[in-house]
Amino acid sequence: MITAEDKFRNYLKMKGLKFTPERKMILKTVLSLHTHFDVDQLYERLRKENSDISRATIYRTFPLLIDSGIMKETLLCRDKTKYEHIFGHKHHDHIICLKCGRVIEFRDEEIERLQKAVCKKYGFKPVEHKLGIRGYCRECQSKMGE
Amino acid sequence: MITAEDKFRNYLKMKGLKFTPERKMILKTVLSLHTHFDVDQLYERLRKENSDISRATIYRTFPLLIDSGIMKETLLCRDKTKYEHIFGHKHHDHIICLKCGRVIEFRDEEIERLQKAVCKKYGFKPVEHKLGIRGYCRECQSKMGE
DNA sequence: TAATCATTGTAATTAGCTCTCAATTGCAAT
DNA sequence: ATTGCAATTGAGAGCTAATTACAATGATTA
Repeated sequence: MITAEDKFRNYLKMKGLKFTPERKMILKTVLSLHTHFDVDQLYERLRKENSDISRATIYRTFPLLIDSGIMKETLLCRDKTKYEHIFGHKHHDHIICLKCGRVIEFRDEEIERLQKAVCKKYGFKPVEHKLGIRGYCRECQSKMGE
Repeated sequence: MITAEDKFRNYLKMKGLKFTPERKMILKTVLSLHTHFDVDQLYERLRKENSDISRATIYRTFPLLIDSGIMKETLLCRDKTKYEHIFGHKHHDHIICLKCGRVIEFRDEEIERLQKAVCKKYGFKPVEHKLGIRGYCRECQSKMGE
C-alpha cells in the first residue's frame, strides 16, 4: 500500500527536488483537512500546530502537490483559489449554493462516460475536468420562499 | 425581435441605472468580439475604435452585462478573468488544450439532462454551470509523439 | 432653476500571489 | 563522516488584476 508521502517523495526525487521538513508538514496538514481550503486557511492551521512555515513556502509547495496528484484546485474560486486533497479519493464534481456557500459533492458515471465520448469525437486526450453547478440549495430555496 | 441593447436597457431601467454612451459603446464592442476576451483586450479594442473609456468603467460595466445575461465569465481563467458574450448563443462547455491553448466549444444535450437530474436528486435549483475539460488536442498529441 | 443622484476618469489602494536575496540545508559523491 | 553544491527557506519587496475614494460632470425630477 503506497502512502501519500511515498507518492510525494517519489515525485520529488524524480524531479531532483528535496523532501524537506516544511514539505512534509504541509503535506501532512493538507491531508488532515477534509474540506475545501485556501492558502490562508492552511497557514492558520499550520500556526495552530506550532509551525511557522511562511506563506511563500506554501505557495511554492502547492504546485508540487498538485503536479504529484495529491491535491488539486477546485473551481469554487470566486476570489481566493480553493484546494482539496484528492489522494485516495475518486474524482467528483461540485454543486455550490450561491446563498449559503454549501458544497455538495457528487459523482455521476454516466456524465463521466459522456465526457470521454465527447473528447474521443474531437480526438482530444483529456487530463482533467471540472464541473461546477451553481444555484440554490433546498434550504435556501425555502428561506427565500418565506 | 428583442436586441441585446433592448435587453441591457431594460435591465438598467429596472435597476434605476442609466444607459450612458460609455455603456452603449462597451456593449457594442463586447458583442463584436467572437472569442473569449479579458478586460485588457476589450480596452485595446475600444482604443482602436477611438474610444477613451477607462479601465475602471469597463470593470464597473462588466457586472452589469453579466447580471443582465448578455455576457459571462468563462472558467478558462488561469491568470486574468476571461469573458464571452452569450446573447443569442446557447449554453456550451469548453475543452481546453494545455499545450497550445486552443479552445473547443461543445454542447451535449445528454450531459445537460443528466446535470438537471443530479440537481433534482438533491433538491437543488441550478442557475448556471460550467464544465471544462483540459488535456491535449489532436495536433499537440502528434507533435508530442514526434 | 435648483436639488438629487448616477456616472465618469484619475489616482490611490487592496489583495493575492510571485520574486529576489542572503542564509541554510538535504543529499549524493567522496 | 565530510564536503560541495544545488535546492530551499523566510522576509520583505514587487507585480498585477481588480476595487475604491473623490471630485467633476451630466441627466432627471421637482
